[in-house]
Amino acid sequence: MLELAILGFLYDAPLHGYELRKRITALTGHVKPVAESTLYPAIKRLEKADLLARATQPGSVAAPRHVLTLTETGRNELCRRLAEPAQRDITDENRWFTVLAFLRHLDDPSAQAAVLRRRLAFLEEPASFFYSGDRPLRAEELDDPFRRGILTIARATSRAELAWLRATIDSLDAGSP
Amino acid sequence: MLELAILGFLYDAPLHGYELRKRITALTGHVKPVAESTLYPAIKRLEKADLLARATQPGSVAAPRHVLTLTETGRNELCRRLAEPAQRDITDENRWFTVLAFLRHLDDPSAQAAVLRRRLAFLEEPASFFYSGDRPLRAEELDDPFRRGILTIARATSRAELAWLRATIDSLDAGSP
DNA sequence: GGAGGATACATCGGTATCGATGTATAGAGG
DNA sequence: CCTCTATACATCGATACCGATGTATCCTCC
Repeated sequence: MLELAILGFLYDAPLHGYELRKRITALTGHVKPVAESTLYPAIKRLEKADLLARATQPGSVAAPRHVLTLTETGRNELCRRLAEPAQRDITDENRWFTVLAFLRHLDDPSAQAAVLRRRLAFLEEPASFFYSGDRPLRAEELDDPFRRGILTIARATSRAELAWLRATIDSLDAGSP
Repeated sequence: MLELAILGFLYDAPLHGYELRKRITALTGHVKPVAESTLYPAIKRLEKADLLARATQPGSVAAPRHVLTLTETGRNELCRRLAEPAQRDITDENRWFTVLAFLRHLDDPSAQAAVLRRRLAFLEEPASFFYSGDRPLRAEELDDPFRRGILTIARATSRAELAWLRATIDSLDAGSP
């Protein structure tokens, strides 16, 4: 996830680690903060895998900046991860939002639509947080007000997202018939 | 998170690991699956910390079941974690839903309301995923349809949750004036 | 001129989690 | 009879992440 965000931000422009951190914090930080000690090792991993290159730029301010640039391999890898996200990236909202944030970098509208369809399929299958046997329970069937809250909120999210997904898939299909 | 779920389920009734796993999978598994190799070490951790006790029940089916029971310490610890969740548990929806799923185990309505108020405060502060300088951007200001989607969905969730939070806090306050 | 904060990177220990794999038994189905 | 699946637990190595801490510079404000 973090790696996807790094690759995604660097796709637009070369950045140094600190700036990257600020952007990632703005994107997902209010929900799930990222520690510096997570970011820098992640950058190293990606560098080691040759997905990004580091150019030391000394003197400008304080400690010497390491300006990070996406390599050709890195750009391909980003597209691959966007086009073929793991199932986790589809189901977990945190991860899914990160995919969405960079999905525009896939240049093929039908590939974008395919990713949205996977999320659509996930949201369309009947699922709940609570079951009676195998049957998903509805909010109204629960005594516990807090568990009812979970279902109420999840349902609202699901409705809004389904509407958005269907509309966006339609317009992507219309754009490239 | 996982630990909270384990403690929460055991609060109701003693269970063995496998049953625990099925319940956790039902609760959060469609969004974020839990591997067995994560669950069993977690159980061991909790046992080592004396939060739960294990009673081997041989012969019933297949491998001998280890029936897990919450200790007095474990029950207190669950309540402590529910009453004083980490900030992460408030901001991250996955974690927050787990807190909500077991919040009924706090017997004090005003303590329950206090937890809901923390979430309320988090949702009320202006935040976005995208900024222009320091100003949070609205969905309408974005070109990227996918990023617009993120904001659209987040806004719908936020609205539904705010309404539910306010109503529930009111009714908790009314119940214990 | 000195304190404090922002910038910018880094390391280290600890731990949570995952994926793969293993071991056993019971029951269903062919 | 044999295979497959479900039940039930366990280990192991790899890795991702966190929290604490460290280093160094520059700028601002008092």
